[in-house]
Amino acid sequence: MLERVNIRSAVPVYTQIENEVSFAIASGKLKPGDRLPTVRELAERLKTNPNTVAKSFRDLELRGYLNTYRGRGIFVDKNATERCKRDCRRQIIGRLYCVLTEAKAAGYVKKDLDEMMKVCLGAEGGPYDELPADVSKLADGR
Amino acid sequence: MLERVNIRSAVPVYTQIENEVSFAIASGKLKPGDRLPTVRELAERLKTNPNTVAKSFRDLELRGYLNTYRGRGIFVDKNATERCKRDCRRQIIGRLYCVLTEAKAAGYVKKDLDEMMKVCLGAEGGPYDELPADVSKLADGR
Amino acid sequence: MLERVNIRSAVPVYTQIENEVSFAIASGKLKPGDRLPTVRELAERLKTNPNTVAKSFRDLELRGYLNTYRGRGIFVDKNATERCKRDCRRQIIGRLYCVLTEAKAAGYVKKDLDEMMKVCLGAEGGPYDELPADVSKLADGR
Amino acid sequence: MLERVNIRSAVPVYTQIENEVSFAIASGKLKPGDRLPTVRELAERLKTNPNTVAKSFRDLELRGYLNTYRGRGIFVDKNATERCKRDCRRQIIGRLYCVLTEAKAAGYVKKDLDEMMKVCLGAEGGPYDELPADVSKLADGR
DNA sequence: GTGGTCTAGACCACC
DNA sequence: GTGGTCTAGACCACG
Repeated sequence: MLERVNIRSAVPVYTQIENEVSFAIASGKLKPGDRLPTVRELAERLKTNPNTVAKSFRDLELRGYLNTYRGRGIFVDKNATERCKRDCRRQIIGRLYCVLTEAKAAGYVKKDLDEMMKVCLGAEGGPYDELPADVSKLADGR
Repeated sequence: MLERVNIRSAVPVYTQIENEVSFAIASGKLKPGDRLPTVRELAERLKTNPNTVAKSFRDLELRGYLNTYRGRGIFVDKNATERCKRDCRRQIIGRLYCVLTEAKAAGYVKKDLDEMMKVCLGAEGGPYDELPADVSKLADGR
Repeated sequence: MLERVNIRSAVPVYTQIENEVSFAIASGKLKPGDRLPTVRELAERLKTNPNTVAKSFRDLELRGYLNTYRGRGIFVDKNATERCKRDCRRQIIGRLYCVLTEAKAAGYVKKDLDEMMKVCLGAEGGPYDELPADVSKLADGR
Repeated sequence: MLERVNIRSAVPVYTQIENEVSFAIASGKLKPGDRLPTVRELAERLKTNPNTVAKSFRDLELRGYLNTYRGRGIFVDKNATERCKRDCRRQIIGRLYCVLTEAKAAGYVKKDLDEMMKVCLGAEGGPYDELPADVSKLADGR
């Protein structure tokens, strides 16, 4: 987690970081009270600009997931887990809805969508025949 | 089709136009040999700038879906339908895969995803409780 | 000769027609005094706009290759062959020079160019492995 | 390299820029990882509009030669050299083939073509007697 | 300060 | 009347 960032993706780096952190909170990998890496440390690890990391943390604080304690560090908020879970679900449903709506516009019907979904869920770890070489350029994790 | 464009969306206008046209081709609403509206006419209809429409058409020509015949207009390529169908499927699968992968990262399992998908497919025409007010800001059909 | 025109080429239709006629004159297929097809007839044969054919003939007349005799038709000028030969040579050399100059800019040396030229000359009638599927889009017979 | 652009040429400015860049990549003057001048800087140097430069760079990115890193600049793609070399060769052969084919249509035989080629290759730096005054109007390096 | 997007409007080539 | 090219300049997202 937070090991790397895809600098070539269409998704802004700061958004990628925000997503990774909120998914980690929603899934319980990051628990209330946990301390996050420092901005500098994370920036170095991700080979990115400290300003970018700082912006991600600032946004997450605004969303109420993180709290900054000056001089001590940044911590996961006490009530983050539930709120984060709810927000993530909302976000995922929203994006699923968009993809499926466009798919319908392209003429696909429910049966096709079920089949495509199966294809995606089946592709457990790796790339799949029908996936573009560079999936990252498609990602729109906004 | 091609009746309006969402100027407030995060998705560039030219991308929205490109998507609408390719979906129309994939679904058969636009057939090989069909003539598209003129750049100026479409620009007026969508209340957008002719250059923006022109850029969409140029891009679609580069993708091989359209052909320009100087002084006469822009037409759907003879082989567009099959290629467009294949590309659309590829694109949809790619984006589905991204959403589902992130959902897994957020701790959701197959059962959850099936349920969320059902929610989305059920939301036939309109907005859904769990959908953000401005869905368009989430979509970025790239 | 003058059997068809490539409407998908980047070269304007009227230029294609002008080229075909001048090459025919230079090579002797069209001789001084020969009568050309009428504008209407040629337009129908080439499935193009009569205005386009008319413009080609007008241009060729300006270049001194053709003469119009009202009510009788359009004829190859008495001195066209020599002048046309000279002009064609000039044009071909000019375009060869352009291609070769750019090739040098791309890092190719004389030996490479000789080899490529051999490849092209060897490809007598048909398409060649290294030729793009639609050569016509490259043509720049201006 | 990239010092000037011929605004009077029939070749669109953005095409001239694209050609210069791809030739530089093919010949190794621009290497993978190299950073290109900024859009604004190049626009100023060439006395052209930033949008025009931007279009060239966008096109080259679509062709896979360049990558844009937001806020940092535009860089030569890791695998650009080989792909660019291959594409350039293809393009040059295509255009050579076109010129030579038309030359044959004008009645020239292999011997003539060899001689003309020699003329062109011999005209090392400057204009040649048989070259039109404004060569640029002939070139259309598409 | 980087590039991306869009607008507005001029001019040109082609049919 | 069709699209193509270019200019000028505003505004935004990103790092």
